[in-house]
Amino acid sequence: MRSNQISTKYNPLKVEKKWYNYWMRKKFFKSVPDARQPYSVVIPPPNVTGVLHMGHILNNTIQDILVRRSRMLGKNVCLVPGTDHASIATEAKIIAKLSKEGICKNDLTREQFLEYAWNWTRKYKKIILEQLKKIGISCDWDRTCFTMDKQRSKSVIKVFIHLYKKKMIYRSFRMINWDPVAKTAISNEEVIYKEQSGKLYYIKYKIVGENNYATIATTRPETIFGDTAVCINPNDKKNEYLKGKKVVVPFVNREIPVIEDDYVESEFGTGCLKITPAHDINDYILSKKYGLGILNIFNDDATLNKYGLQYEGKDRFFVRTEIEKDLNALGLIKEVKVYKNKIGFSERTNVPIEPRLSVQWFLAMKKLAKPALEAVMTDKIQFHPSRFKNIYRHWMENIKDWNISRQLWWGHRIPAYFLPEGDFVVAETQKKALVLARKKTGNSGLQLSDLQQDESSLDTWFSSWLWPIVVFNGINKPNNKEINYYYPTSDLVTAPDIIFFWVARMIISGYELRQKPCFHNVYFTGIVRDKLGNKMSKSLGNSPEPLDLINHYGADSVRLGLMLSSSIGNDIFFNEICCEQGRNFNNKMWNVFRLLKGWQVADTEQPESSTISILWFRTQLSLTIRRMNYSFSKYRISEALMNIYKLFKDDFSSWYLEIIKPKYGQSMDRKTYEVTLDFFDSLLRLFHPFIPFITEELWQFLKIRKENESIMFSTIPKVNFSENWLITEKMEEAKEIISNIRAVRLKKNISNKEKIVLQIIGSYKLDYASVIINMANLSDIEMVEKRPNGAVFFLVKTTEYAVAIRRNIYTKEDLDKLKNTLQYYRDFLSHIQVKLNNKNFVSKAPVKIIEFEKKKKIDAESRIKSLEKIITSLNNG
RNA sequence: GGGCAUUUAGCUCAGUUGGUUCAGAGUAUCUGCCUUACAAGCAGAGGGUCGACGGUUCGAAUCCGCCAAUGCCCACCA
Repeated sequence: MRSNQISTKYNPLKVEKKWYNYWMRKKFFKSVPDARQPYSVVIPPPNVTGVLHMGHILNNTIQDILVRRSRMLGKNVCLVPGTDHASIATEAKIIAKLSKEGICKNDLTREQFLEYAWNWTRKYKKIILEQLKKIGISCDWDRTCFTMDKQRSKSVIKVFIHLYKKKMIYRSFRMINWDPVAKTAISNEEVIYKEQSGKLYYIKYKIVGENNYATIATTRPETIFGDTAVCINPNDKKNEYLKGKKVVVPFVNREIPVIEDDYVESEFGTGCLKITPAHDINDYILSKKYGLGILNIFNDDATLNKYGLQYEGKDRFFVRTEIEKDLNALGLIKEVKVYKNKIGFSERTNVPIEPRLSVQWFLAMKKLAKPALEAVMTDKIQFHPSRFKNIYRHWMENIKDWNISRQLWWGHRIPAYFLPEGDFVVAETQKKALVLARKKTGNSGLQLSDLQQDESSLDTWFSSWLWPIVVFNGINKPNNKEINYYYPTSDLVTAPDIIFFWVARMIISGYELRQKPCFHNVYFTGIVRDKLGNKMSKSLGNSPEPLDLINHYGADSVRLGLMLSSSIGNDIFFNEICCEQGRNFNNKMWNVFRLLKGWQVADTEQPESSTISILWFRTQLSLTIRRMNYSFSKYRISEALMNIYKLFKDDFSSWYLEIIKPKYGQSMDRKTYEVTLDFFDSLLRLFHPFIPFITEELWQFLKIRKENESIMFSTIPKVNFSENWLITEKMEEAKEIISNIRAVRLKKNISNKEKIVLQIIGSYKLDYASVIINMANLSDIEMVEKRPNGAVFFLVKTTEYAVAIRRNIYTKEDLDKLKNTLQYYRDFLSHIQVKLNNKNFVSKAPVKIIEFEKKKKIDAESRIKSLEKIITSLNNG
């Protein structure tokens, strides 16, 4: 193959498609338990709400890097893909879609709605899985799961029953967060608090039997219909006049008592608080404490019910503005202040949540949390970066019972069956429920039709929290070979915003259901943001379509670009330029391949410069492998990538290849050629986890490969213990000389093509002359007694040398520069001298450091001497 | 109100055990090159009181304290 017949531009699309198909066809991602060490990862199942965004690309790239590397380290890798039904989020999407078609959820039966939901799910599941494949992710696709497929659903119900039997799941009448748009309860974690600018209304309640008023301060005047008391602090002097009195609620004219409790802060507002037990958690607590009545004034869509009198059927916010007017008309508003407070919004529908009393299902968390907390605090499960431990601990130590029921249709229906008398039984199926019910009631005449299944569904996280177990069918068959082999899984890669929703609960379920951690490491990615720092999301429309990026740059380029700009735990500010950088790099790799393939090989002698650079590069390679191993052990993936990236671009391409490259028309010696191919092979293998496609392509064509061979199953190169530091040091010196000579060429307008002579004053032995001659395009290096005519001098370490050419290129500017350099070294020397004269330094610093300072001193002295000599010489010339 | 994190070149960020890769990378900028692998490239250059102040230390970008700005998490002040 002649190199010039291959395109100079790498075309990723064809290549990526070809190799992904090849890997799939050969079932290279497949994993079955065997004698090797397992390395299992479950991907965070994307929601079937829509297509993937940049966060998914980042997340899945990281996972794929980790698993591909582990595969190449000889482990039995199993990466399990799947999707999440995302109960509330998907249901909201479907309702939105239906409403566009003029269909209202209430017009449909549960079954009809679910049919829509399944169609939706099928559609997006397919798109999502295809997108994942485009990224190059090496999942065992035969294992693809869905949180609501048969096996998973069965597992979820089993777990529910298990926890119910242990009395950890219970049904209770409580104040919960109510989403009035989705018309469902949601958990505390689904409430997002945002600061809002609102008003604080000072409303006068007439004191019974007096011509005086109590003034209460509230942000929610529309709730006065639900007031059952007014509360003051018992030590509040200014409100003492209210003690033991009764006041009248405006409009309703209900008489309510004034009670006293420490909870009220005298300094806030008027120090007088209205108690609305049905719509505020604190008021509810007080009402229970003092035996006050509870009045629910809202319908489930947050319009007022009949207790709202003339406002019945009106929305809460509309009523708020109306009631302000109406109270004003009655002269009952003392004042209205602008007030900022935090209001809870529903994560999904983004409407203010309404605290509401309701019967829901809860999971008791305190006991469950204990082993899960301990596991993370003792690093049995390691968080990367570790600072997330604190966040986790705080949540776990203050954990509240989890409201797991939702008034939604799309999800796992709660397996509770109500009997005609209101009692209920919990069972896996309706048939089993009937058996239980007959037994419980003693009524053998009960029929299936007498049982009414709970209408609610389970929180979507109640299925995803079982993910690492259920993907291996560990609930239905707790002792199957797969779960015993793959569980605990190795790493979890996820975004920190679902640490409570998902990560913490998975750890909890892992200990409860399998008495083991569900994974060993958790890697928290950053959040992908746009240039302005906004989180990239579909709704904001600031996220590029990942497929467009992949089609434009290639998956390897997108992967590379993302990883180069994302350090662990930090948010990444995505800029498409990074994909360009990735593409450019891949193109470089492609061209290295073209170069290698274009060489003519002959049995000639190896040039000295090649011998040297091979030894040098071998050390650099080994050093890089060590650094990468270290970085990976700390999960610093970008750092690992940066190491190999620089090695490839700088050391390998710019130096090594340029040194060994034969001149035009000449052949390369076989020995160097073989070694170079091996180097390239190693580089490809080190790169493979990051950029799987191009590395496979080049690796396959670098040498003749066997049938069924793939770089996927080659090994990560090992550290070479014959690292040679002396060569590295000398090579660095040679590189510096070469760079200096190049700089002189540029400055003095000497063409790179023109061969020049390097002259060295004195008897200094220059190492690696052959490399310098080659790379700086010298015709010769000469040793001279004194300054050659018109040459410019530079210093490298203790060497003094000159670039001498036929023209006079010396100027006053050059001399000034040398003088400045001299001054720099004189200052430097005196600085070291002060340090060495410091008794404290000499007595306290380690010997090694003192020796180093002395060495620096000698070096500086030598440079000063040389510079003085050269400057004198120049002045005389 | 409590907690966590961030602040280093115009921009985006590395910098592990205090000294020996210590002030670094990518990108942008400027200069010169269409050099037989690559212009999606090569070579070279400029650019930073390491947020402020104080402390510990022989020695601080690094450790401690305090302050400032920014971001995130948690929390029932109506």
